[in-house]
Amino acid sequence: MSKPFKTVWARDQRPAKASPGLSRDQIVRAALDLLDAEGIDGLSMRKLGAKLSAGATSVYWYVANKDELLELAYDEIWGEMTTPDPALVGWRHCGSAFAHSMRQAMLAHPWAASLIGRMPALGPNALGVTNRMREGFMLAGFEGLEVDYAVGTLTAYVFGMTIPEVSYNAYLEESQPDQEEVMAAITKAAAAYPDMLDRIKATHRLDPRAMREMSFDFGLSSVLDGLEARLVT
Amino acid sequence: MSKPFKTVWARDQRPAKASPGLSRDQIVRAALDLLDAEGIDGLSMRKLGAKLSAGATSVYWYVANKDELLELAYDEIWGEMTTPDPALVGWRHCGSAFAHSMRQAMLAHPWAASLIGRMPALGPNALGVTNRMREGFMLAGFEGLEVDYAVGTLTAYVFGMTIPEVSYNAYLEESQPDQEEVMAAITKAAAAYPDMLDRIKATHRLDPRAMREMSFDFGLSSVLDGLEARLVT
DNA sequence: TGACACACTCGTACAGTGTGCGAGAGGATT
DNA sequence: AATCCTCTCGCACACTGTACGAGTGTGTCA
Repeated sequence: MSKPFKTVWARDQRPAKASPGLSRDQIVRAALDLLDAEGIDGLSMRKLGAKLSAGATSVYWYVANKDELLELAYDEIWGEMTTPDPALVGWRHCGSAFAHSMRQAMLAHPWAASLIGRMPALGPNALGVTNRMREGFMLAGFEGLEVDYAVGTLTAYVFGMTIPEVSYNAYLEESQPDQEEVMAAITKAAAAYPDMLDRIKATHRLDPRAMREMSFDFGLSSVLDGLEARLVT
Repeated sequence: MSKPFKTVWARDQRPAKASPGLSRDQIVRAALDLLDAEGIDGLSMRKLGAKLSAGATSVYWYVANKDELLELAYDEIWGEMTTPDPALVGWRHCGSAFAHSMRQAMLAHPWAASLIGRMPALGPNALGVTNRMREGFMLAGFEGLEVDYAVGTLTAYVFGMTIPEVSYNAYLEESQPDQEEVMAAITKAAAAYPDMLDRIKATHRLDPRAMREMSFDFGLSSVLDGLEARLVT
């Protein structure tokens, strides 16, 4: 009845002879190239094989299935996040730096945003980042379960905020919609809520990039303040 | 160069003659059935056609493509969220009720969690909920852009927290993994972080359901406190 | 009554997907 | 020389979303 726990990180790697053609590293790099260039749908096993000048199914010797490959690629992105030592910079700065770098990583690799939260983050990079955050919150004064709750709250905020941003960017890029039409559609849909509509129209001319950043910082400050409030009791 | 803004809510519906066989409502209901029963991968146009005792491609008369159908189904889920009138219960209670009901809706319809944030929420139900939240935060004392920032912060937290929960549940259900093996895998992966590992092992025997709820409430209180802190200046 | 238009249905086809299987190549070991 | 292990890959299967166009039934107007 009970099946095995399937994740790359649980299996020990293939013996890894002296690179007879393909290798796991090489495959992951190629996959990252494809993902960055063409997005999550741009990665197919056939294309990957072609990029490596290999047969489509050769990859399956090094990786159990496509999901495992994605786990591997995903963890590379966690490696791009920066978590300064909280003992040096303080827990707030550490959390803030993590949040911003996580957002940046997702914006730089939109495909990773579609994996986050949906895929176990048990790779070495992900664990390292998580551990750093735990250190930070322990230093802040959290104890026991609350350390993990705090980490969870912060990361939940970051990618809850970032996922929609990334997919909106993706949408804008793939099908550049006519701005007039977008406004017309929104006007029609939200006709019943004039105040909301006013706000949307008012912000419509502002720089969307700066807007998003302000919005992110507003929420981030709130979350950090809220966590800090949990300490003073 | 610029393409049209594609969303169901921008198009006007089909004339809708007196139900000659199929109808959009009927289709959406059938789609919801399939989604609830088999998840996001369980919905294919062929299966949907079969469920309606119709040809696979007949649905395309009522709906431009699968994405539109999902938008329609998605908005139904927003209809399940409850947002009590903030004028009666106060903004904090309103936000809290929204957060809990959003989480419940996602847990009840896991497929919807995989759409959230990725799909424009411009349906009538989604807009209604958003508007209610805006009312709440305006009543709290937020002004201008900050109203929207506050709404964004709260919803980001909720689904940042809920998405991983839902996908972990889905994983548990589809492939009941051996608990011993899971722990073995985690032990191996996190061997370098003994403190983290201790925590995981310690919480391993607790009721996961209750744990998740506590974690959610911890973060929710933090976020609400953090937002409240933005007001007192 | 005949002609035309419209609303709708659906079979077929196309271009893709992940991956199981099994045959085979090439090098190392016995 | 025989055997084994590592690795490659062509083929096939069961799917996917959806474009296209032919066909059906009903309503309207001359």
